[in-house]
Amino acid sequence: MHISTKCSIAVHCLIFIYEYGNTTKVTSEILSLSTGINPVTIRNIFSSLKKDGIISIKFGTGGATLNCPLNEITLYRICKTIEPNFISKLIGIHTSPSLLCPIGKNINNVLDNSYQKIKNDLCESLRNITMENIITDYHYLLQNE
Amino acid sequence: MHISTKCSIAVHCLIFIYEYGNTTKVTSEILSLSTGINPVTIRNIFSSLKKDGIISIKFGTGGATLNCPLNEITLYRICKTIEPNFISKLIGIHTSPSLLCPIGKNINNVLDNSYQKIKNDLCESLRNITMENIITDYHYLLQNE
DNA sequence: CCTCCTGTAATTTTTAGATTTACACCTATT
DNA sequence: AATAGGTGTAAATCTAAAAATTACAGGAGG
Repeated sequence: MHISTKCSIAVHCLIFIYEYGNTTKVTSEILSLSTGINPVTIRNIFSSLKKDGIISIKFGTGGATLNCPLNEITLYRICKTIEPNFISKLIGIHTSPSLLCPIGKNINNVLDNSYQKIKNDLCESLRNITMENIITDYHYLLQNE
Repeated sequence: MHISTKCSIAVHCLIFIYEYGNTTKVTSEILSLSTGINPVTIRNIFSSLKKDGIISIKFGTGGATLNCPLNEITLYRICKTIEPNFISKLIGIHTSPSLLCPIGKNINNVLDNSYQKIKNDLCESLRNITMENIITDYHYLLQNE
């Protein structure tokens, strides 16, 4: 129940594709070396990103390319694509309160009201950050190294 | 890495104390029945809430009472009290990127910038909801049952 | 002094993530 | 048409975090 490391891995890979995609064949093997993550995990993430049209992958021969302008790739979109119901996993609710207790019977609905607000706020927050922002940050860091 | 069920358990217990604390001795055993959660877990949560001054517990003989006005108990405070660094666990980052790769070397800093914004937004969001709001919601639900 | 409760440590169970293994299938190259 | 280097996915295993359980020392009040 959290925003998983898969999201950070995806961002890492997208930066890599943006930076090196023109000059290099970006395979799951290369990204595995760069991220320190198993190539199968990379491929699974890519499978989702591909379905959403964020990247395309040359079948057979291999290699990923960006398929979409950077400013259309928000963190929300990435998270949602990788883990469609990530938002419902964000905040846990205890699952078996007593239905004999007035509070137990209503706790789910009570919390739902507040938690929904929090979830909406978070989504908004995630929508405000795009790969364009992130790559700008990256270039800034590179210059000041 | 998430906002754990401990938070929802704490809220449940606080409602219980508010509603029944005057007329009943609220023990971890009773709350265990109402929440469906192990009494030891309840006691652990209470241990934190007590340190933060949200509740007090009669030693020896038992029973929890509220120690603080409802509108001063925000969800942020509850989460923070129960799990002091919950916020840093909210968003995962892959831990062993290659330092030989310019992206791998910088990914942590790059993400930090964006993730920090998201975390701040979330805290703000959690601060906006108080036990007062939640109890109002609860009473509203009770009426319309 | 006995009963009901808290506080907390230690262990075990459960669950979710992540990794690994395995293999079918695709395509460019020679 | 054979092969080398990719992808796509399923299944099994490993790992780590969360939760439950067990256990027990100690306080307060009848």
